[in-house]
Amino acid sequence: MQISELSDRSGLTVQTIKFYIREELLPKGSAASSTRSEYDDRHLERLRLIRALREVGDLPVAAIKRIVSAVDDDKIGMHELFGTTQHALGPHVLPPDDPHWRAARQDVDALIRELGWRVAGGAPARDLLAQTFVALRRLGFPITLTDLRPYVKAAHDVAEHEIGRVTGDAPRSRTVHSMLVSTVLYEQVLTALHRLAQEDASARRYDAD
Amino acid sequence: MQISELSDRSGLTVQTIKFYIREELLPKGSAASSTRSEYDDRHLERLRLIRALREVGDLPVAAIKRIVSAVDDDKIGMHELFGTTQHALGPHVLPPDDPHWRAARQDVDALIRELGWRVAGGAPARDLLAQTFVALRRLGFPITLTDLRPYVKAAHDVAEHEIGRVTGDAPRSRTVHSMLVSTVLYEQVLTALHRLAQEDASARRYDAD
DNA sequence: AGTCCTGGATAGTGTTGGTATCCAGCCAAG
DNA sequence: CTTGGCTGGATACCAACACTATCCAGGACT
Repeated sequence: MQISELSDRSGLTVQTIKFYIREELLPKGSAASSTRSEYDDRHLERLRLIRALREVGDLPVAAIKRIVSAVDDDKIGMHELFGTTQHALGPHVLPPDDPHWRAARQDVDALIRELGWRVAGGAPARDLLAQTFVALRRLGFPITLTDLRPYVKAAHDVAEHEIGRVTGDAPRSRTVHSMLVSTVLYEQVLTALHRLAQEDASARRYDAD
Repeated sequence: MQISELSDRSGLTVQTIKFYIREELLPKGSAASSTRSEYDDRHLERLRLIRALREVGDLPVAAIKRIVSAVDDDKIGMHELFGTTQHALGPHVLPPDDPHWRAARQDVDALIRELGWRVAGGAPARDLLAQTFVALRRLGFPITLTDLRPYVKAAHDVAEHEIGRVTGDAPRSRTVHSMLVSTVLYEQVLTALHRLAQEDASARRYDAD
C-alpha cells in the first residue's frame, strides 16, 4: 500500500501522515526504494487509533505518542498501560502549593481510602477531582459526601461493566485497543449521555411546553 | 476595590484581568478617575466563575463570553441558558458529510427518541455521541444498545440528582451559577470518578498484587 | 519521454491565551 | 509639594500546538 492509499483509507491527508511519522506516532513504512515505502494494515489500524484519540479523546499529539509507545512495548502489562493512559488524559496542570488545594487533595485521598478503591497515589484523576473541589468551594458550592454518592455509584457501575468488556483471550493488540477504547472513547460516551440526560431533566423542570 | 486587590483575591494577574475586560468576559470597573476604577464583589465573583470555567471546564474564552452574556441577560430563562452552555461545551467540530456519520447520527436520534428524552435537535451532545459511534465502529468495536444501557442509566440517575440540586428560590445569579456548576463542574466530577473507578477495576482485574 | 507520486527536509500558518512594555495621569505618604 | 507606586489604555510580543505548504530529486508507471 502506498501512502496515498493509506491517506484515502484513513481519511487523513498525506501531509498529516508524514507529520505523524515525524512525530513517531506512526512507524515508517518499509522502504521499497529510496522514494517509495510500503504500508500495511497495521499502519492503517494505527492511524485509525490515532485519529480516534485525537478527534474523540482530544488528546495532544505528545500524549498519544506516549500511549502508542507503551502499546508497542510487549513488556508493558495491561494495568501499567492503564496508568500510562490515565497520565495521558491529564490534567496537565500541576497543582499549586496552596493550602486550599492541599486540603481538597486530602479530601480526595480520604474518599478513595474510604471507598477502598485501589488507585495509584500519583493518579492524575486525583488532582482532577481535587481541582473541582477547590473550584466548587471558591464559588460557594462546597461539595459534600452526600452530593458525591450518586456520582460514585454511577462511576463504579460503569467501570465495572467496562472492565468486564475488555477482551481477555485475544491477541495483545486487540486487548490493548479494547482497553484504550474503554477508557478514552467510552469516557466520551458517558459525557455525551450525561449532557443529554441533563438537557432532558432541564426540559422537564423548566420548560413546561 | 482596586484592580490589584481584585488580582490578589481572584488569584489572577492584573494583566489577565485586563485581558478578560478587553475580551468582554468581565465588565469594566466604575471609573473613579481617568486612571482609577472601582471594582466590587460582583467582579470578584465573576472572575471566580471565569476561572472555574477555564481551568476546570477547559472552556475557550470565546465560549465563556457567550455564557456570561447569557447570564447577564435577564430575559434569558434557565432552560435557554442550559442550551447556551451545552453549545459552549462543544464539540466545536462540525460533522463531515459522510454516510457513516449520518448513520451514526441517526442511531443517536433513534436512541434519544426511544428513551423519550426531550433534547433539542441541534444539541451538540448528539454530535459528540455520534462521533464516538463512528470512531468505535472504525476501530472494530461497534457499539450496541446493550453496551449503552449502563451508561444511559448512570447518566440519567446523575442528571436527575443534579437537576434537583439546582436552587429554585434564590436570586437569579445564584440559581444561574448553580446551574453552570452542575453542568460544567460536576461533569468533571463524574469524569474524574469514572477514571478512578476504572483504575480500581483494572487493579482488581490485572494487578494480582 | 513524460507525467505522477514519493520520501525527506524545511519553512510557514492560524488559533489560542495570555504576557510584557510603555505611557501618562493620578493619589497618598512623607 | 515632591516622590514613588499604582492605574487605565494601547500595542506589541510570545509560546505552544497541530498541522500545511513547498521544494527537491529520485523513481515508477504508461
